[in-house]
Amino acid sequence: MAELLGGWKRDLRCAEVTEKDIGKELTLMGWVSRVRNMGGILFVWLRDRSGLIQLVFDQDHMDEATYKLGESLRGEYVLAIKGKVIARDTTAINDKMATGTIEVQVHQAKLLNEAATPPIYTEDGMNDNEAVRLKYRYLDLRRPSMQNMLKLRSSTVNAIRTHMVSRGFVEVETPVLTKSTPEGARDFLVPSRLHPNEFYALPQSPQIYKQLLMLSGLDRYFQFAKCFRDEDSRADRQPEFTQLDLEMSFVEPIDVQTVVEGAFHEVFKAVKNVDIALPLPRMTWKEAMESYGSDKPDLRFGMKISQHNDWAKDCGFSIFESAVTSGGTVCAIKAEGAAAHLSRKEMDALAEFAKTYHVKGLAWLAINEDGSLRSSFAKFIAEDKMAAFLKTMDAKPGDALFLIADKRLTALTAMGQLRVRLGKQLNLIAPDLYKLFWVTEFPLLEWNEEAKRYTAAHHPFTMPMEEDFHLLEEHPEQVRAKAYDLVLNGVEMGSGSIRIHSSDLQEKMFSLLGFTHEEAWKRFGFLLEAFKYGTPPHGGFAFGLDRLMMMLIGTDSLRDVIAFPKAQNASCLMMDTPSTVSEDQLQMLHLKQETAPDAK
RNA sequence: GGCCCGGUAGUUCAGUUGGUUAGAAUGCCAGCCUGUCACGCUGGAGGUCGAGGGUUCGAGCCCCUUCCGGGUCGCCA
Repeated sequence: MAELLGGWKRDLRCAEVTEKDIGKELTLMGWVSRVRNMGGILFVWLRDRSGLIQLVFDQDHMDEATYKLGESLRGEYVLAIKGKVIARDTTAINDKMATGTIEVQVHQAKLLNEAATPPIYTEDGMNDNEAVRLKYRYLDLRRPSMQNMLKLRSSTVNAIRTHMVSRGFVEVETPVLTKSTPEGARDFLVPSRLHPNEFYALPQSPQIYKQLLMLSGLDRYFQFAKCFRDEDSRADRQPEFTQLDLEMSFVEPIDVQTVVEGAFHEVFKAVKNVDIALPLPRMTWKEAMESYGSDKPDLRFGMKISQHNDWAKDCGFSIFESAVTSGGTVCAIKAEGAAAHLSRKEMDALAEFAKTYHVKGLAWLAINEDGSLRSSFAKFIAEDKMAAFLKTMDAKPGDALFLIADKRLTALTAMGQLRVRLGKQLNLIAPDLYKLFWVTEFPLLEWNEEAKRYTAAHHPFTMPMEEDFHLLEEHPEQVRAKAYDLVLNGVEMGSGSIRIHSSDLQEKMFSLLGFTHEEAWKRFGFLLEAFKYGTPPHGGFAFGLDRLMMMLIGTDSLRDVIAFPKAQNASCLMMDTPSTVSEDQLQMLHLKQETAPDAK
């Protein structure tokens, strides 16, 4: 029987009551977390977003009806009480509770609402299946950890916004109903009612708008932008997500990076009380790929990749030799210490893992404590050759070596993945370490084998490095871009670039990407047209707020940092979206022919 | 589109070689208990073993199909 507030007004949130309030009469409201009925006296934990406080229902301090109400309380009932804050007896202090030294002697109570027995726990530490949690997300969000996450997310956004505004940035909202563009991810489309057979697209990013804002003379823009990509999900990839998007005029990469670093510094200071040393370190894309097999290396541990083509070209093992002669590489990493104890089965599992990244195999070698070798490939290699290799690797008893021979980038990438897996498996990653740095000088273009043409590695508006202009015609694949990624603990936090601001260069870029002059104008004409009217040099950046929250919270799943996330297949288990719509709606959107009255 | 893991009480899980009436914990309901704090004690209810088909004297367990959840490769400028 739900009661009305009836003039009652809440004084404080539950855990905002402190020892300073002892002796005061307070009105409190919240959800019943637990009831302990001792048969004559009741203890009730009342909860809200601030935390818990213990209420005492004692017959000596209330009328019979109020006590009866207390006895009827169940989990998640919504309760209002008036009572007196009292100190707990020294023997009754709960030091696991923030408000454990006090409690509230209840005098009056109102049951504001009853609650059905919840299908999931609203407490932390009780595990529920994630699908059930997502279906009842509104209850899942009652967990203290989820409430903390939402509060942390809010203060993170606040810290970033304050930083951006203080640096002279203007916040501008750009449209969500926008234009589908080729290149990039698959678009979510929105059919138009007023324009039969025409569609809006939801933005993958506000890229073009923010460049146009520079042209408009806004100088410094930012926005917390909702972005949408209709691609398959991962633990760290949702179909809709939030980016801090920014763009600046009259700048070089260092200017953009300084602003972004500053924002990260502010956030880590405000949220984690961690001081990130600025300026951040920088690493070229080439070095990242060669030393770590990744354009987003995890620098929290070592285990650098080395290449051994000179040694491998006549090592006697035909697989290694042919990899070298066919222009590939033989690369290796060394896992120090306990790695030699990995069992045959574990080695096989690592090999299977490596193969998912399209290499033909993984060669491994473990040095036992007595110096003897256990290996998948040593038998193919002469003793002195093997000794030379072990010396190069500075391998000691207890170490394990892993080798991959394949096409260069394929081998390095697979090795990079293996490195990260070993880092986790062998516990090489120190907790509470934040390795934040820039990866620079990305390639401008990537060869797309399927389409038989170059595609933009970053996006088609990225400025090539001046030093490489002369390569544009003859060796476009060697051209480096003024593009940079921000990487934190092996996760790409965001990326940015200086943009092309002349229509000549932009048209050239489109032609490198395989568009004819006519196609380029048809698809990006409004942009090429706009560029004619005095575009300043400009560049920017965007980073994923959700991924940043993942790092701050310390979780591997984006679903843990988004209030209402989508499941893996992009559905919402709570609202059951996407869903079918009525025939009328489809007809109005011209997605379905009206059924002729006589057609049956 | 491919590969891998999972689905048994409201919830989290166990379930042996295919064999009697499918178990535990927790939650829920009832009773007892005046200082608990994950209170305790006693009792009780609660199951289409994701769904469909097959093999078998007999299927939670084996086979096929399918649905749902998770991870991942491709994909993600």
